[in-house]
Amino acid sequence: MSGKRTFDDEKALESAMGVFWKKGYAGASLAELTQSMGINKPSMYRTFGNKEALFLKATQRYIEKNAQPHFVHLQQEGIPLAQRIKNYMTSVVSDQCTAEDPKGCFIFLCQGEIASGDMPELPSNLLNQASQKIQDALVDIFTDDPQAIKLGLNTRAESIALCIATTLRGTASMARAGVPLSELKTVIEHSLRGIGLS
Amino acid sequence: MSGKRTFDDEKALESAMGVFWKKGYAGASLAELTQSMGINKPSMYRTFGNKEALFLKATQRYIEKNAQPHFVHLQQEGIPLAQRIKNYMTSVVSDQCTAEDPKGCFIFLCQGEIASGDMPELPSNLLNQASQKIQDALVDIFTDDPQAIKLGLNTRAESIALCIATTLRGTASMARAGVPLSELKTVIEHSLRGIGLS
DNA sequence: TTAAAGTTGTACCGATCGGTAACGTTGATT
DNA sequence: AATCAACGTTACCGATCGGTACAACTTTAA
Repeated sequence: MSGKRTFDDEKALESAMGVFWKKGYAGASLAELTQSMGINKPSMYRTFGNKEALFLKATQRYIEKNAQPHFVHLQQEGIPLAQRIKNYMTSVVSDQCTAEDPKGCFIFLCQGEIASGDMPELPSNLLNQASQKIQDALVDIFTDDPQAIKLGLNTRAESIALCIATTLRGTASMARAGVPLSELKTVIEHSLRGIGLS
Repeated sequence: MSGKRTFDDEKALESAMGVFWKKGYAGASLAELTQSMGINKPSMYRTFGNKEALFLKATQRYIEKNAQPHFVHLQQEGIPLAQRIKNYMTSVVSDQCTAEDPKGCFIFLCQGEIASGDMPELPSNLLNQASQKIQDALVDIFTDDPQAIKLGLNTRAESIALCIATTLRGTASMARAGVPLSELKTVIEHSLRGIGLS
């Protein structure tokens, strides 16, 4: 019945991530987490430490496997700036809408939980860093990209980055409320136009 | 020690609203709610029914006292359409940033909780209706307003309403994360530009 | 003066929360 | 073959969850 681990850590972590994505940090109970992971509580505590450590690892997994991959669209060679931004935003919003069950964005959702005061310090810092990294990546593009400089966008790179990040938070909220991708795509178009990229 | 009610229902409800605003529905405990309201549990249950009923009344109160008042900016006589929209959005975002403690938007925040499955049906419906009402008000403006028709915005009134609503959800999320009003005002400007209103 | 109605505070209910001790079992090491 | 570490299961811990029964007290009305 035992002796060697009978479950896959990575699969279990992915399942836990799904529960946190749906319920948030405080809202996800150990019972629901372990049931979704297919293991029992002692196994979870031995493998991951405790609820906070599990959430930290689930958050890191989300960042690496769900958030970071979108960044490649920003640096795609030989593609005009406007198209790169559009590809990035479309990629993000597609994921927000496609995510089978929870919908929305893990980072934005859980970051909203920080203000409640029930989120421990380490996860708070990680979530804040992650959302800041999204914005920083956009600032870098609009600061350094030759096309951005030619268009004069580099002089207000931070404003533009904030606009895009704000739009993506809005679409995450809309996606979680059930708005389909087709409608949110027009939001992206309007957002690009407001920046001066279409 | 008793005999006649020693607290103000309205004040108590406002306090409860503040707690729900900060913690969400499931995250707000009866202990914290009643402590903030300055009453004990039996008094709460006799006055408001139960947690769900209290949340319903707190939500209605938020809609009436915090959300609806912004609508007046949309129908202000003698003010150009673009300025009316800008006034409306600025008014909303100012509240999102000014709200002393929680920051963000009660409706958007709690509506995000519906997807977790822990929100009862009645509050879910009320929150969905409230957020829909915001969007409907915008659709009406862009459908009927003479200036909107002259600009041709009435042909895509729903898209534009969705853009504005999405932006306001984004700013609510940003405000809750600590972004100041001054920065979010530039987001409003870009959003208006994307619609074709500046 | 007295009974009824209404309010407050305390103390409690079963259920669930995050977390753990203890035990029997299994596989790898020596 | 013996040992030991890691595993899964059960059963439990104190604390807190939403919700309530009940007694003491105060007001109103009769």
